[in-house]
Amino acid sequence: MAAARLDPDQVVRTALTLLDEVGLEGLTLRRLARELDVQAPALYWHFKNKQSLLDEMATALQRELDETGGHPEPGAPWQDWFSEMFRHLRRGLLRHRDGAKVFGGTRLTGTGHAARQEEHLRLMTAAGFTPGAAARAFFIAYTFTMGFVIEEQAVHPMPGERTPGYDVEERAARLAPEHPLAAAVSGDFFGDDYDARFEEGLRAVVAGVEATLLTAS
Amino acid sequence: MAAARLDPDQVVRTALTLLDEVGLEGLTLRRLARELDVQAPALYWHFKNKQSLLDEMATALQRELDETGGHPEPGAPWQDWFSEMFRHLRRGLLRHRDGAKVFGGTRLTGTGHAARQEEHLRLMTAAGFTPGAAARAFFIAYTFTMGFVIEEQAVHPMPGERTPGYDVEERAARLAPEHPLAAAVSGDFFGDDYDARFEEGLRAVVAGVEATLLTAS
DNA sequence: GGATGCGCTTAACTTTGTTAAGGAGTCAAG
DNA sequence: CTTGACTCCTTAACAAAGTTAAGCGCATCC
Repeated sequence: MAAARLDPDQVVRTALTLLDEVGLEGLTLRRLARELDVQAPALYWHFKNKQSLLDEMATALQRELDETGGHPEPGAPWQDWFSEMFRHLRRGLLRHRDGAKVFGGTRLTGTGHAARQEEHLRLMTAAGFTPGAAARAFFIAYTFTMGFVIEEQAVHPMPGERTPGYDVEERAARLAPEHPLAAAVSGDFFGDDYDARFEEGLRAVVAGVEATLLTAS
Repeated sequence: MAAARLDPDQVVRTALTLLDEVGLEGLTLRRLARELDVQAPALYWHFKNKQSLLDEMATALQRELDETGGHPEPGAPWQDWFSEMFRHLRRGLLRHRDGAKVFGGTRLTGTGHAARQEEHLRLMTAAGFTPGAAARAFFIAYTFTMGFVIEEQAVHPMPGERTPGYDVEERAARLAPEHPLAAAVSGDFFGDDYDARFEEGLRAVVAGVEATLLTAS
């Protein structure tokens, strides 16, 4: 069996591609090794263990996000690029199956993130936030986005696919007699239009941050 | 070997207790069986597989939440009990190690939830929300809470314990020279006071929901 | 009192992450 | 040109996980 020299970067890229095919629970070291034309233990030469490979995958995803994220226009209102940051985050997570779980379960290694963060903090303070309030605002929008996408990917592993087992209309019909309101809003809870719901949620979070964190000391 | 007759409810309760000791990845069927004085395959008589056991655990957690959650006072402003709902959710998730992951990874089975939901929807519409807007408001606060607690439990597996590997001050010191703002807010991102941060986030979400969903059609 | 079937046991299989030991190639020193 | 060391992979193997197969004991009912 040919042994193509392994490049750690190539391994991580292949792992992310494989992730899209088989999902996080299908992403086994032997399967990944096969994809790379290599035996499984070879991976241990480059990675301490599977977790560190996952960490590298998350870091790669993060770098990808940093590189593709546009810079805020100097004159634009903070709400615009603040929102855009998290739209961008969501898009990035959605690019890979189980992206939110992979990204959320790992602690990032690099400090490449810091430069961009510094820029955002500066702009937020220019907009009237204290640095601490700005950071907490990011954290709030971050946790909202992560929670949202985790939920989203539980229902839609990949854009277009839909996890079986939850029929919105069937549920609504079952609830209707006794709980008419709950039945009526089934679609709002479990419906398919995640884009619109994310936009709406993001708008609420931004408005809330503005109302509670901008004026506070 | 004594074979104490298994009661599915007792199994689920034991599983939740064991979860607190060993965490989600330490929760193995053999370990659980040992706790119950039984061999592992015996569990398959009562549960289709491990996933269905986890589903039952999540359902039990949900039932526990429903039962302990107080009813809103009729006269109180909606913001009060809306907030309290998600405080209650967070407390419930925090009661068990990896509670958010267990709860988030499963689709709930019962419909016991519906009665309470119906009541909340009714009160929200009385406060001026459309049923759909109310449902989406719940969803927004729900995803925020789940994202928040997942992040929280990644750092604090159980109240009091702290996952090693992230030293806030060390990180701040490393960032300080080149990125003073990012260094200054390290504590706001990775600090320990999750209670206060959750309260702040929740306040923002509630304010945002009020601003964007209450007046909208 | 023998058959029925529930609820468990023991045994075993498959797949996982991971470690141990060794072998092919490269490259520099003597 | 040989020798050794170092790198990067191989094969072999182990332990622990979920899960399935087969069978034993014991209550219950005709």
